[in-house]
Amino acid sequence: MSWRKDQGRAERGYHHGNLKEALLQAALDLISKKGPAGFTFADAARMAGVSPAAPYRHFRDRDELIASIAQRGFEQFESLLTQAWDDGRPDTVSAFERVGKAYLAFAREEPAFYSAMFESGLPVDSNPTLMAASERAFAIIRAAAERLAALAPPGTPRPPAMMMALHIWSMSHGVASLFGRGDAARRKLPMSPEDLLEAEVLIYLRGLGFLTDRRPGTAAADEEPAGDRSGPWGKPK
Amino acid sequence: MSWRKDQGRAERGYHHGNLKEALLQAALDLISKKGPAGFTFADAARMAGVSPAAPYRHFRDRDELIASIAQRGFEQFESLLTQAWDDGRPDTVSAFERVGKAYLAFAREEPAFYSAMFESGLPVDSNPTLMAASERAFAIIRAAAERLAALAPPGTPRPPAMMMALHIWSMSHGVASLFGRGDAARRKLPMSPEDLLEAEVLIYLRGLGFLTDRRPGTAAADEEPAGDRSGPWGKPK
DNA sequence: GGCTCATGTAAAAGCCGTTCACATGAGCTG
DNA sequence: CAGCTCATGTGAACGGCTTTTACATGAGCC
Repeated sequence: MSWRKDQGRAERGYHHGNLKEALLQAALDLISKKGPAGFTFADAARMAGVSPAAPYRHFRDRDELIASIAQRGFEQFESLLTQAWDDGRPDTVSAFERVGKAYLAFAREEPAFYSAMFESGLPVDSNPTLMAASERAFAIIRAAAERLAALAPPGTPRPPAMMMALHIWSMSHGVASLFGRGDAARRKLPMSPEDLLEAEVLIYLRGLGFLTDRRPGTAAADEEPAGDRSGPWGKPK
Repeated sequence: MSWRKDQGRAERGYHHGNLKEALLQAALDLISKKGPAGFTFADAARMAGVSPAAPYRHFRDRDELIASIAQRGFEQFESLLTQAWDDGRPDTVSAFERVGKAYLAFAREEPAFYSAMFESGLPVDSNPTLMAASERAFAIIRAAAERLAALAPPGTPRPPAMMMALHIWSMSHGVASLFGRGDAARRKLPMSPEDLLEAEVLIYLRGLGFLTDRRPGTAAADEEPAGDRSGPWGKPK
């Protein structure tokens, strides 16, 4: 497949050459501009310069296009989370927080993907490959939670790693859904979503017995120094 | 065309009599069945037994109908949260948890309202009365957080009450969005959303220094006995 | 050159949202 | 009761969207 359609606007004839990709790109543009509901199949076709029927050669219907985008979104998401987790370096706790922030960054910087993945209303469980991609992404969070659970200080009740992972996921998702969208700017906040989530995760981790600041009386030792932060909301009075 | 609408009602003629209410009801039905995207204005009109143009006498357009539903949703939501909070009785911490559960219960039992409120994609800030209703509901959570902050044990760093309220909101919303929907059953969970959220909130509260179990070594005193629970995930090993 | 099949088009059916001119009749006024 | 008025409902129409169907094109292969 060597379409001579290299950027240089070689006028395409009857065949587009790379319509599927062009449609996915167009859909991404449109979704990020008008939301997954406002996006129309016909618009994407128009943007790609083909007739409204052409997309049906590449996607069974509109939903399948959105599912394809969600699929890609989960793949990029997984890659981003993997990178953020960085196998727990330099220390488990801070890597864990980084994962939460990566979640927010994704929601903010890739609103189209995020919408397709979480807000398009398409049933995740009806599409096995989509569900698998979703689970691969979640597996990163789960793996991080396993590591965290392994070094939780003794003497503190703690939930199974799976539950911890779900907790982190729900916090991240809650903050991202309510406050973390770049374009829509739905609700006003007296702080950044990042700070909000960071504080939330830190308090949660402290509830599990992890050292997240250095105040006397809450002493415990992480495997490595976790810095000198005392929480993003300032000192207690 | 004189099918009288409901229960043994006298023959309705040209005028419906209570179309606005009938449309809201029909829309609720349809949204809970097919989601806010699948709901159509024409369907609601059909269900109410009027022509497709009739709804425009009561709502400027489709979005305004959805906004009306969201509005009502926030009002019911506020009422439910108020009831759950019960002014902090019998003790602040358990009342606080009850609020989280009420959030979940609402998402599960009123999926149509919940969808209209949070998943319909309509801009909250464009409608002042809608935003006001939303803020009134959030004010309940905020008030609860204020009370909680007032009796947080000293010696523990803690965020402003507003931030605590946002934390609780994001946890509840995250769990509800990801796992808490009754009809759609999007994702499988090894536990109930209620248990998941309860554990999450308890760990968070412990991170703030609140007594949420009676294990030695984490002693602190709430204003009142908080029961003998050791956390919903069982004993630590 | 000629075949074949993936990939495009045009046309059409059926739906929806929305608007507009018009019809109806409920409630008021006298 | 007669008559007026206005909120409320109707029917028809426009444009746009999704999806299907029959047909056109041309790229790759013998």
